[in-house]
Amino acid sequence: MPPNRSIPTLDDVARTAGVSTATVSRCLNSPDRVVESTRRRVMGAVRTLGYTPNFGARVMAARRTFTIGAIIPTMENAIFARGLQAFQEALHTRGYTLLVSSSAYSPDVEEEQIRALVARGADGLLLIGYDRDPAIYDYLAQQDVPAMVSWAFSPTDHRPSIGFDNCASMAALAQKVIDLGHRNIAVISGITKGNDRAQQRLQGVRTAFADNGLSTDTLTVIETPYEIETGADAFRTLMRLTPRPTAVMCGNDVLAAGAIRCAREIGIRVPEDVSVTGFDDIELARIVTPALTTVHVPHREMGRKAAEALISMVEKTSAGTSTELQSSLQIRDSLGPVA
Amino acid sequence: MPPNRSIPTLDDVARTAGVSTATVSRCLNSPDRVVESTRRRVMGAVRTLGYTPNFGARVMAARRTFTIGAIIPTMENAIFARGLQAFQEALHTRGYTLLVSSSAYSPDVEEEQIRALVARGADGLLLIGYDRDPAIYDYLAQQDVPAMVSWAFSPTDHRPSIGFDNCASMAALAQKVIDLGHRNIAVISGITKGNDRAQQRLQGVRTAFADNGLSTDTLTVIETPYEIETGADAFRTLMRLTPRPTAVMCGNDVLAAGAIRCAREIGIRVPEDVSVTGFDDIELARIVTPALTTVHVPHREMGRKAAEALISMVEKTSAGTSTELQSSLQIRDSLGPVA
DNA sequence: GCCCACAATGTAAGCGCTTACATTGATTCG
DNA sequence: CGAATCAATGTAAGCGCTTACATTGTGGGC
Repeated sequence: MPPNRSIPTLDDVARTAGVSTATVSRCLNSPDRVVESTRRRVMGAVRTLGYTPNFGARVMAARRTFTIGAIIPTMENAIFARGLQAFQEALHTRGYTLLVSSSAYSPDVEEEQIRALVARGADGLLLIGYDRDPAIYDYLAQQDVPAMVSWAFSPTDHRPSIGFDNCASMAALAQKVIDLGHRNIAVISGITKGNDRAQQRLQGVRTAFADNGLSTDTLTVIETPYEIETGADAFRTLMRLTPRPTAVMCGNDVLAAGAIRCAREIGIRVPEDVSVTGFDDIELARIVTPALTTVHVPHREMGRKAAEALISMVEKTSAGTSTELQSSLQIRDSLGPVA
Repeated sequence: MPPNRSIPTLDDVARTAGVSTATVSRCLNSPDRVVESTRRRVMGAVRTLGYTPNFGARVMAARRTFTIGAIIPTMENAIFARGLQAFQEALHTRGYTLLVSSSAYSPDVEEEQIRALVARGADGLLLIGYDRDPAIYDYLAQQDVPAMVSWAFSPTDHRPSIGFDNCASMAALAQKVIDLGHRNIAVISGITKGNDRAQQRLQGVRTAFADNGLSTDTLTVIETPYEIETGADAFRTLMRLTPRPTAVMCGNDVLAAGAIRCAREIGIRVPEDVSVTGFDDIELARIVTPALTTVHVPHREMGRKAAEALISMVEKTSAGTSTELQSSLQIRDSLGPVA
């Protein structure tokens, strides 16, 4: 297997610049340790040869990659895209590169992706939510790869994390719904297995019920993947119930968008006949008719702060902190008083 | 800088399994070349040690990464997410990993990302659209990294690509609009600079005009970034024109969603007062009220086929083919006859 | 003028892995 | 029964880079 002779190496640069490989390397990595004149010569050689350092080799020699990995459940929900964009921007200004993969909400796939990213030399990892096999955390610790949990914040979990309290946020929204007189409330939840955010949101509704002395026996819950179609299907099912719920709280905006679309299709008025709420406050929430009452999550801030915290962990300037962000209710037209 | 002694290497595995490093390597990479009994012993050692191959080292030795890079304009538009998901799935079944970065529609950032991905050893690259500095293509050729152009198909460009004809698709949609009697048509286009898809779509409208013996002098065009807000702003501007356009064709569904939202806000009825069309047929198109007439693009098929074509280029089983996919009109409620 | 400190650069030892080639030992066949 | 064959495994040479340490050359202080 003859290597492609046309790809220049550090050696080639050193030779054409008439210096040693060490000097070239220094030029590239700590320019101030090389005198102006040689530096210029070296940089010239780099340019004329079109040299690009070989990443693998550099990683191996330097034991650092300046790469951060992120595993998100899906790229198809704008919620992660938003935060990730901010995350990437923050990383970029600090000289790091982001690698993203998605797990399709499957714990097994996620584990595989985590290993792949670590194997690829990720200096640190951004994970979504707490809930995963402890063995994964052990693995990460053993490999000495710091990980930051985001999109969730639990006062009881000690792991470095940044996010908001999904349970409390949903409880606040549920309180609002209850205040408007709704008692027959249904929930379209995301799949809770292996998804602490979904669990917490559901729990939030229950908490609000308990706080108001309401029994959760009557609480109808449908669990379904986070998709528009499934949200619509779930809503259709709920509307066939007797008595029909007067409010449907959805685990996220995507499900809620499906619910609202379905309502339109089957001629149910929102919010006159039934109220609908979402969670996340993605753009979709303002686009649907009626506009969605939802929980606003500070994605961009979360992404940015996650980057800073993770970098400080990677660079060992901090042991890893946890930050709780505040979500806020975003009241729009899809929620109204019970008829 | 004392290396973390706890991270096991191939050597460690070889020692605990009582074989040579070559055998361990073979176990991992071509298991059938090792006898069952030793293989089991080695795999046992791998497991007990929690060994993960060092990616950098492997890359360097094997000169292959089994990694494909993709640079997309943005993660915030579902259109790319869809295709990429399919792309990733297809890659995964063939044993490749996907690395994604986004360029925020900036050619400079895109170039930087391309270099970063190549430096990281991407075996191949997925690019969106044709339009970029030729120097980049030269660089890719020099580095011997095959690239596949997607989301666009041009009969006149010889580069390996997979996509659809943006111009013809938009022309077909424009024909429909014209057939419904619209003559005063406005276009909200994406930024055309450095974006051949946006250029082609705009060109498509012009083509349809020409085909119908209409002058494009009266064609109002607003260029704006692909965002909901900017789409809404552009729509507002258009509605102040006299005479007011009877149809607004948008460069993509995101812009169209903004336009429709704006229409609702300022009390203009769609399609009674003005028709609106989109492009892409993302989920948003079915969510807005009224549902959007748009061009359906086979994202998933595109992603899947792009993966197959790119892999065959990487593995040199093919020199790179171009495939044209068919888009189709998706007629919904936002387009009506001229009043 | 000599010695020293110090800045600039060179030398060379790996980093952890793959793989061409060498070695070993069993099996087959004339 | 010995040679040839072949499967299984071992040996060791890099892959391209970083960096500890060695070397060289310069100027300043005495």
